[in-house]
Amino acid sequence: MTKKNAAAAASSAALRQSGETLAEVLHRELEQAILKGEIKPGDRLDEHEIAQRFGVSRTPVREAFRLLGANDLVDLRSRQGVVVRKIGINTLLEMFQVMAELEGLCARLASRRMSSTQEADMQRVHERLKVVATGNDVDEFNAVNIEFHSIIHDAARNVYLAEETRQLRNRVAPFLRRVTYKPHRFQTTVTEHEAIIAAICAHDAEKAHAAMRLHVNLLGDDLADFIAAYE
Amino acid sequence: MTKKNAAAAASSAALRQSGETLAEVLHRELEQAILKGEIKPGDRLDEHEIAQRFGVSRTPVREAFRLLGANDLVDLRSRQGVVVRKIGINTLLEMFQVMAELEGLCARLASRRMSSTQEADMQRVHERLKVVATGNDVDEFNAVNIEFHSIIHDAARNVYLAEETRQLRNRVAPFLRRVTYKPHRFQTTVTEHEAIIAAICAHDAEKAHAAMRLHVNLLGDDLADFIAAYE
DNA sequence: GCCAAGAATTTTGTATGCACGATTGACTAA
DNA sequence: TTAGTCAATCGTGCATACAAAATTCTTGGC
Repeated sequence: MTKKNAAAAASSAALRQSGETLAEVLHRELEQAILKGEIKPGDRLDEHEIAQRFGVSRTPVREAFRLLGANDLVDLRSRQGVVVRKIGINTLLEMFQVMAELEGLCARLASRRMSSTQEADMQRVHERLKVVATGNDVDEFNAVNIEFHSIIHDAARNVYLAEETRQLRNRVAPFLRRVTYKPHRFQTTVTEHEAIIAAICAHDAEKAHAAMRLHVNLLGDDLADFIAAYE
Repeated sequence: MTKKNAAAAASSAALRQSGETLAEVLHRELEQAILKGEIKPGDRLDEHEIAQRFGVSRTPVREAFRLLGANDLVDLRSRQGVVVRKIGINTLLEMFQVMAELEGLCARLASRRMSSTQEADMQRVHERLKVVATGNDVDEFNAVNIEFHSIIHDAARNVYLAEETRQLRNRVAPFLRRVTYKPHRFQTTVTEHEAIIAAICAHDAEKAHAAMRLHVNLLGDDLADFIAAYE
């Protein structure tokens, strides 16, 4: 318990927002680390090491692990530690099938419920996406892409659906990241988005549903091809 | 620490299966209690009391709480205890909308992938459902009904989808239970199931999808009516 | 009698220590 | 040399103790 720990404690305290427990802070931080790929699927999380790194005891670390586990980000193997979940290609495809359906439902609802303000936002974000699609910055492209989809999630005006869809996107995100998008993917996405936008703005529910499902399924196919090539 | 605790400790130890942690046991037991309605939405869970009841310390109880929270069965209010989640009618309707989509996807996939063995099972379970539908036993009806849907979930051959759908069903289950089904609901369900079975056996994916969506949505409507009448 | 402030109590959050199970490595025997 | 077993070590699971926050109760003033 010397200088090193004091510094670590300070860092974890700094991350803590008012009224938050340490377990919640750790949950957030670890989740981000996993989503950003700093901790990779298959990695083992050591209670002791993480506790030391953040300058806290093992108790809040354990509780954070349980939270991560319930979100299916890690596997809790009793008495054998926790490992960041490694999703097989089959499960990944299954997840895409579900995500296509959920995103499709979002699009269908959005086509009926989107406000004119949201419609304008959507157009604006799309313009930005077109710009970044000409570049090579994967992170930036992802960020704007997520922004685009978030607008549709919100426009569906179904909080539960939006949250579930968002969570599913998070779960596949670490794997999408590892697929360093080929440049053509950027352009394809833009084109697919345009079909979705057209259908939503025309308030054509079925067409919006179909366009979104296609979009997600195509992405899933690309990912599958990529992974299949490597394993 | 007297006779009472010794008895409680014995009971919790008895519930434990090999290789399971206490937190997991508590998670299971509490989940069941919530799903069965023994603990009602809005109820507050006291760490100390539950620890004493099961004859364990607060540590595994807290971990079980986190697990429940991640499944959205309880609300974890930092420093203010956990309460069994009280779902508003709006959220409930939102959940039904999502469930209709997921169950619909199950039906669609099942219509293409169901084995002849599963088809026979489905028919057999349906016959049993017809029998219990003539009675008044809500619990038995629910059990057979879940069995029916489980066959379709499995037949979809998408493990992730099956698990998500099952989980969603669990989350709405406590509220469905409180709707002491009117007898006519039994019969309506049987009729709706027959439409689903027909579509699946005919391998008509779109019809199966539509029939299942309708089935779930009608149930949601009934539930909404019931709740609206009470609140 | 009511409201407010503060003290006491209750309850959650965190740390630490001990115990048990799992994993690993060494040593023995075939 | 290899397979198997036992011991040592490492890490997780659980309990207890302590700290901090929230709630409740009490008391004093108006």
